[in-house]
Amino acid sequence: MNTLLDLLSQEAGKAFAEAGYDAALGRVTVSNRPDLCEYQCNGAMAGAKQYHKAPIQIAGEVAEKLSGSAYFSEVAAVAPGFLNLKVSEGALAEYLKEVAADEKFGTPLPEKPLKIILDYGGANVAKPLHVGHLRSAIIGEALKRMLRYAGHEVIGDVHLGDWGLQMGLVIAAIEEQQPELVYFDPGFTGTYPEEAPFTISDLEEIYPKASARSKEDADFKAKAMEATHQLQIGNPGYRALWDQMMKVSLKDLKKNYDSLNVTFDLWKGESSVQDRIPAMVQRLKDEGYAYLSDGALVVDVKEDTDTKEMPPCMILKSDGASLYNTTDLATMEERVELYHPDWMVYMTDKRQSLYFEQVFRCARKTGIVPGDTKLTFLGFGTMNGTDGKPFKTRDGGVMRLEMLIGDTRAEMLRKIREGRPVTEEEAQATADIVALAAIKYGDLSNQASKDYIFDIDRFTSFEGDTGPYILYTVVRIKSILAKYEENGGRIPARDALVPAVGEDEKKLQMVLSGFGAMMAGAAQELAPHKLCGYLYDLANAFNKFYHETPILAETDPVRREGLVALLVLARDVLETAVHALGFDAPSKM
RNA sequence: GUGUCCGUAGCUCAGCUGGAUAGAGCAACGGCCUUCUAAGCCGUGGGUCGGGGGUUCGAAUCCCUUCGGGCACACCA
Repeated sequence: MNTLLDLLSQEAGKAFAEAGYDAALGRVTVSNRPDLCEYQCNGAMAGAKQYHKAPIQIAGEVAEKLSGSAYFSEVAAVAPGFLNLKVSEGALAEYLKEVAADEKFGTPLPEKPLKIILDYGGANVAKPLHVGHLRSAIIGEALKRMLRYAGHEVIGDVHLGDWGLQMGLVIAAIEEQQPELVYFDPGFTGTYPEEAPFTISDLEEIYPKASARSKEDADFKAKAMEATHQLQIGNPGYRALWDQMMKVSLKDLKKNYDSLNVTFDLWKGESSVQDRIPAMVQRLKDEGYAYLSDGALVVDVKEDTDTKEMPPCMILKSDGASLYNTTDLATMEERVELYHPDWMVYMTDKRQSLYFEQVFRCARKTGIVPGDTKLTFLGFGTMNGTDGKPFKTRDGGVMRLEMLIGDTRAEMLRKIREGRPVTEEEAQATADIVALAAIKYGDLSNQASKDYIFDIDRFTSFEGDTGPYILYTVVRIKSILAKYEENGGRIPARDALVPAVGEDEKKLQMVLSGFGAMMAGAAQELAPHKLCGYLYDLANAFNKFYHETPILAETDPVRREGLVALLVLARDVLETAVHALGFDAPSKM
């Protein structure tokens, strides 16, 4: 459906046209001077030059045409040429009834939904998730949900790091420790065992040790590289062992992502496209895109307009092995073939920005990705500690994600126990929900591309622009509604909404009426922080309204029902936004 | 060196497709609970938007320049 700003703009545009000016000048925006007006239109100033008239004169003429409008209760032309507008309570309530009845609360849907592939997560097999994976998971999940809500079709792919030297290192280490395993018997012809010879904890211990050792021990590194090669050419024992690593790792990864409310449609990875690499490389050679440079196979991706150095995109290393670029290009090829996406979005650390520019250019140049498929790299900043430096454990190591969540949950639990009296069971359950909201909101309320400071005390606070504050607001609404029903009240129909009487009530209605436009914009711009900003505004508007307006004590039954209907809408919009960000609201806290 | 991002209140951040007096939160100080969750609400103080120039009727926002910081610059991912 149309946004309120669209309707108001149309109305103002009509007035501009009637006065003899371009209707496009009638664009109405939310006022930046709420003390003066609710909405404003700056079209008179924009059109002054074009029509060789003083802006205030244009504004005056338009204001006169607009004075009879049912949409506005006040229209004023103000120097130097602002049109200051107030929406009429009746029109606002009518619009809000439509919002309340709309499945998407007024979100304008695209004429044609886009098919979007969202590449986020980026977990590695045989390695634990650490805080570096947190942002990708949180922001990616929020974007997936927001884009879906905004009417698009989104396929989320975790795109695992499940191939290459990291796997060879683990295989080589296991072979050394347990050479007796059947996986290493070249003459073995039976069925490989169902049970894995290691647990996830074993794997997580093996990898870092093997990785460190390969840097000092050349023999071991050679073994690992050979194992990598054997794996790639299909050594059956290695493949069977790799299958076991995948099985054990995926189970653990899913558990971890589940605890974050993060899910993926595809669990593909670098290994998924190995089969198509030879043909892709051959084509790039045949068609003259790829050439040898210092022994490596590369595609030149410089452009005439470049003012910077642009290294070529490497397709194969000088030893002939594939690398990250190769699997990424092959993955793009596969995605285009299987899904014909309109848009592919990559979410990784922003340090990979140059890398993705090279790959995107290469994909375009070589026709792997058609020209009308949009490619976006969304790089996120580093998560820093309160000292402003990259987040570390107390002893300086990389912090595991589980640890971070555990710490946050413990802090949340402490605060909940300190607060209202609750049973231990309730406290535990609430802490789970609120801690996740604290972490996610703390991350998402910052612009994704910027570095941000993870401050557990601030994020878990119930005061200020935090997840807990947002959830508390939802809980307050739920609490009144519960009491209303306990007292025999029935939740009214959506169109029971009534025109606002007080200022705070009108303000709440205005904020609610802006949900759809905000949601569509935040999704399109891939900007969860805008959704957070809205959520905070809405929570503030509600809390102020709540403080000023008795609801259950309202004696006029029509108005009381109207207020309850407003509460229901506020709750639903808040919860919709919370879900779109990837967390939930409890019913009590 | 080249490129890129950032610099807004003591701290953490919004605002950046140009609009009126630059906004929040935290911290500090002061008010409001016999009444729907005070984990709330209201108020006070706090700023040469890093500096300088330019474009414009109008610049935190656009352009140039300069200082300070982060990051990246082919055989890792």
